[in-house]
Amino acid sequence: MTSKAQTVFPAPDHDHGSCTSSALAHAERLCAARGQRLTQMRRQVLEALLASHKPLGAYEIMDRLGSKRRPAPISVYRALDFWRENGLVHRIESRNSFVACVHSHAGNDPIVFLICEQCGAVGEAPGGAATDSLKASCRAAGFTPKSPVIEITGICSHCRQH
Amino acid sequence: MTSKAQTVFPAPDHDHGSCTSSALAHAERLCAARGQRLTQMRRQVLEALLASHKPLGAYEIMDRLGSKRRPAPISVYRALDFWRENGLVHRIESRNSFVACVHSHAGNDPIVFLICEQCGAVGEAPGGAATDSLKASCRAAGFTPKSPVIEITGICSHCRQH
DNA sequence: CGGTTCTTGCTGCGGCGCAACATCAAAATT
DNA sequence: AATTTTGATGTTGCGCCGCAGCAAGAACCG
Repeated sequence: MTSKAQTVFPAPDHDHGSCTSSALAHAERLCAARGQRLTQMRRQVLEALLASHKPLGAYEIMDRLGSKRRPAPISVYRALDFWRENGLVHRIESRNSFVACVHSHAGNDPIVFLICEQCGAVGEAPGGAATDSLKASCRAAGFTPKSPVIEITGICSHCRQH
Repeated sequence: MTSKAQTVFPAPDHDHGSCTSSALAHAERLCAARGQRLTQMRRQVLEALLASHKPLGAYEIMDRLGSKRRPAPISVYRALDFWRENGLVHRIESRNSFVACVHSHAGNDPIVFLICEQCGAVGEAPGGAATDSLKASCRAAGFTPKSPVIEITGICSHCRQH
């Protein structure tokens, strides 16, 4: 254990504030660099995801946008689309939910999601060698791959040690 | 190409009748062996999936159960659960849909779904070497995997050659 | 300032997925 | 054969998911 494990699954007692604010800073830089607007709505949606550190459904996010009155679902979806296009949020297909992403991913490399059945946390592991063998499988089938989605359910390190 | 490719993506002009009936025969044998009932409902749901050879949503399946009156969604879901538990139907997470499966999978080995964006067909490729490297990634993260879901979107061999 | 572009709000809708309960049929038991 | 037990289906109802289409407002640009 587990500097590696720590990277993939943040310890339950890690410094949440700093990891959130650094992610937000990253988002700000990225928007500035790409000339995109970091609006109130978008910021709040991202903050909600960062604060939970777990996948949230769109409607769950709605409920957590503390301020003012509850926005319409569509607003949340649009903000989520925005972040997904910019690579800061990923969709967990098998859960119909979304997670904030901290890493910077190389291009369209596949991302491996490790989803803990117990605590619901989601870690992102490097695709690494799996990428190559998957590409090989695709080639053998005459298939031209686009974006692979790899989601693995199981038990994370923190839940495992009770 | 392409005996291999043929296996993964059935050619558009393959003998559909025989592949359907052999899959049904397999289902019958399996139910008999396990002492489970192959009811009308279950048979019809499986037939609908086999006939389409593409992933279908639960409500789409409902509409294709020709006979009698349209069953309730829950009935279809129950039949789908039944087949999934028995390994004859898989759920495509990224599509909220289901496909009939012909292969026999070894235990809980991962299955790689190749989903064609154009024609909607779904092929199943062997996980092969990717399995090992994914397991390695899990181990490195202190994660105990259960059932990996791998879904890759792209263009299948038949659509590629126009 | 006026026009373009981007973002958000509003209304509405259809698919998805299942819980809870009642009913009915098949299988097992006496 | 009658009864009990088990399993499958039907019925009702509900909440979440995801977005289309349109209108209104805010930010940017010449």
